[in-house]
Amino acid sequence: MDSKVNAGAQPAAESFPSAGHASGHQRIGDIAREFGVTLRTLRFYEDKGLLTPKREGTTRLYSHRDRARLKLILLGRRVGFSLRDVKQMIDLYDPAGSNARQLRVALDKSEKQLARLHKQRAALDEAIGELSGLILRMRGDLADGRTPRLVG
Amino acid sequence: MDSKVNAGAQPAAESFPSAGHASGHQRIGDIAREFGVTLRTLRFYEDKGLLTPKREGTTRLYSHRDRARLKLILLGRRVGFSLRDVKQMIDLYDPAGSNARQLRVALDKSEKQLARLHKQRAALDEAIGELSGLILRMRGDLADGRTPRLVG
DNA sequence: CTCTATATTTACGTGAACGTAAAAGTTATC
DNA sequence: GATAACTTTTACGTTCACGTAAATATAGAG
Repeated sequence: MDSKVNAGAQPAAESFPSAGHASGHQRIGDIAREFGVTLRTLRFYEDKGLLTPKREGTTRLYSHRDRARLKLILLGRRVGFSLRDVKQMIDLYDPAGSNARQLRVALDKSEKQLARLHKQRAALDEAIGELSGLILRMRGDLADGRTPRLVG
Repeated sequence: MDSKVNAGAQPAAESFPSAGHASGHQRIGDIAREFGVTLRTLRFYEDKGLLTPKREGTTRLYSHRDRARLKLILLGRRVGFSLRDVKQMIDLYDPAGSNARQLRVALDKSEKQLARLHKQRAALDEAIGELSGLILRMRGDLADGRTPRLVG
């Protein structure tokens, strides 16, 4: 544990811990507040290769593009994609191509995910139906003074 | 791949490993097949205090009541209850009472679970709506030759 | 100088419901 | 007695997305 004194004393320009960093870069706390996630989550996403913020010494600095990525990640999570899926899609980005392939893969994955969601809804509806029936029966039993043990 | 020699009328001499045990008790393999669960699952439920089969030596023997319990457990799982919830309800059984309390607790838990299911469905519907919109946009983009990167 | 707020890394913990060997015992048929 | 078919216990592994310390560092405010 030792001399790891960060190279760096950077141009002592900005100073507030929470301030935007002039270049539009923000620190982890700012991003966390802005998107409603924890610091742990941001570091976790980075560890999984979903985000790659720059460093100023050891401090992470998030660019506009990092934010765009995070937005996409959270969108993916909302529609039920795993982080693995999200990463696979993001990783297809080619700054020198048309990214038609990325789009087709994303579309394909999305269609499959949509199918899964529909299946889930069907299962959920079945559960709701069965549970509703059970509730009606239990209410009736209680109202009638019947108390058939759930299990004997 | 049917059963083995397990056909026809009950052979006079009981002996097969999978045979009912005269007293109506069955071994773990029989129960597993009957309910479509694995041996691991049955032992797991037992470990969690949800099932308490008797023993003949070290071999588990499941009674009619164990089967009734298992049926209830699987019903609970279908409607989304955790094993912990199922156990709480089962544990309320009082062989000397009316079990009105057990029924009321089960009803209460069921109503709360139903509310959770409705919430889940709402979230699911939102996800489906959002993902459907995304898919439409992506299809349009591809059809028009546009390929806006997911993230730049 | 100390306090406060922020940041860093490392790394074990959580929850749910089992899966998956591994090593070994019993019965009963071939 | 070998093989098959079944059983037992112990116990680590899996999946997913983080939570939760713990120990440490930096910097401006009071």
